[in-house]
Amino acid sequence: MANLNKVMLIGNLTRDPELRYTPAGLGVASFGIAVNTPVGKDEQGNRKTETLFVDVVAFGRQAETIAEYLKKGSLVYIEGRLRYRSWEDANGNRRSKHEIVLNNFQFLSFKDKTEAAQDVVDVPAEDEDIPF
Amino acid sequence: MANLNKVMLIGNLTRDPELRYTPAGLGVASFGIAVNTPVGKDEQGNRKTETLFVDVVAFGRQAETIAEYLKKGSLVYIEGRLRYRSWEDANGNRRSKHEIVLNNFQFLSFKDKTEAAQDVVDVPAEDEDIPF
Amino acid sequence: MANLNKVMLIGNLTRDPELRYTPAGLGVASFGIAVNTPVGKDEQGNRKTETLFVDVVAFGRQAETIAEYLKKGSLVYIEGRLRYRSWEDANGNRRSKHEIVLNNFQFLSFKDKTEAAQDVVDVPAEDEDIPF
Amino acid sequence: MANLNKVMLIGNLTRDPELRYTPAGLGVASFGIAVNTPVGKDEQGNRKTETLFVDVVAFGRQAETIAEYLKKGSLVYIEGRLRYRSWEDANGNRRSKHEIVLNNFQFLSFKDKTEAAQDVVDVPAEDEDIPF
DNA sequence: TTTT
DNA sequence: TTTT
Repeated sequence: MANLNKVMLIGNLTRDPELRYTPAGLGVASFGIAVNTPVGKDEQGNRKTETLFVDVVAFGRQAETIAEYLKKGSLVYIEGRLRYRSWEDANGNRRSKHEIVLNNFQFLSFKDKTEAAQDVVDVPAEDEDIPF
Repeated sequence: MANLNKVMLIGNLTRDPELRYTPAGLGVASFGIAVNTPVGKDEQGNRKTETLFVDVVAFGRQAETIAEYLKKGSLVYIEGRLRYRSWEDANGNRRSKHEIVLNNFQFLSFKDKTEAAQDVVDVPAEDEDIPF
Repeated sequence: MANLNKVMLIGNLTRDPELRYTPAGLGVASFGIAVNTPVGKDEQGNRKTETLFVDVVAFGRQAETIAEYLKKGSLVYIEGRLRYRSWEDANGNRRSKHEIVLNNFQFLSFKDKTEAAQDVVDVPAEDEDIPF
Repeated sequence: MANLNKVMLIGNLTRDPELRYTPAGLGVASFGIAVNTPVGKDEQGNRKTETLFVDVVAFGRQAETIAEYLKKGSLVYIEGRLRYRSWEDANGNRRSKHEIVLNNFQFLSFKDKTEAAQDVVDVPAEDEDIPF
């Protein structure tokens, strides 16, 4: 049965990516992004903007590339799937959240603007084979 | 500046749509959907499935069509944007959630399977006002 | 039955948009866009780029807005469906082509860079008639 | 710079996939798909359908899986990028065409309906690393 | 918890 | 709070 789950965003990192490793040595990068959408005008005719904040998680080589080249404020294109996780926190409270599991991305700005940096990073993301 | 925010899902309604109206008479439909994604296998080789639960909100004529023709269990294609809302609840607690604001949709199953029903409903969604 | 047909592109106009009207008074804008994609490296390690050229057709208010604000070279985000048309040309030859029928777009650059221009044009596209 | 080129289709194969191999041993599968889109009604109120025909090319393991499990008529979800190629044919005529370069796909019907078949094939497509 |  |  069809089970499409696709999210595509362009936005700015709200914090520096955080890179950690699983016991098995798989890189996991987490960061937040903010996506601004114009949503018409209010009664006074002022433009309104809606801002989406959402967390993104990336794995493997993509995680490492992101940690190396992106930082708070970077503009990025993100493609992935929306995930919903629920868990019990330290106080025994039921918690849950939505986040994006990254499949593909594209840098739209860089930590620093040198061409050298760009040379290194805009290689196609290849580690699509991470199964989660 | 680019501000892409696009979500595409195929899933089943987790509850009947709820239709209400704004003071200005605009229809607003809310429902939940569940999207199942195969995510590889566990250690024993059993297939694993991840299920996304997310709420969807639709407006205007789309809201009314959805309330009329979809119900719990219906399979539907959803296109929209991801939105993050935060508010203060009745107890003064800060709350927030992610949800989908619907732009387009397509019925993939129907309340009942008569062709008549299909005849009525697969009219192009509201925003496809281009006549061809 | 599901019948998804969705195309999303970011590229530059290859020529000024051409605006004409149907007998019924509906605006129709045509233009071409070029989309560059990095596709790895050649044997000498030089980066390779693949360029997609494709025609786009827009209707109604979107056609008029595009004709007014976009020109050759403009960077634009395009969303629509892929269409395949075949016809007989003046010499009786069977001809056919693929093109994009526009649903939504977003200016990523402007005819001139004044804020005033931007003020006018980044109104939501025609089919986003839901006010929030 | 942003260079989005994304196509998502659901349609039926118009012919059996053809599998060949490059000198380097890379599998290449070609097939056509037809995508039906409802496009409103004609003057007599009859529903109109537009059919997109487009060729798709897949590489590597995906090519082999497609050749094994899909055939003429199969329903499939296709994700990839639009490509435009031009070449000179045997008669020295300039020719060109648009086609989809596959990135991801999902079977929506099968050569035969046994669960066993489904068991084999709905593994996530992993060979995303083919650079063209 | 938030970016431009 | 959850669908197939």
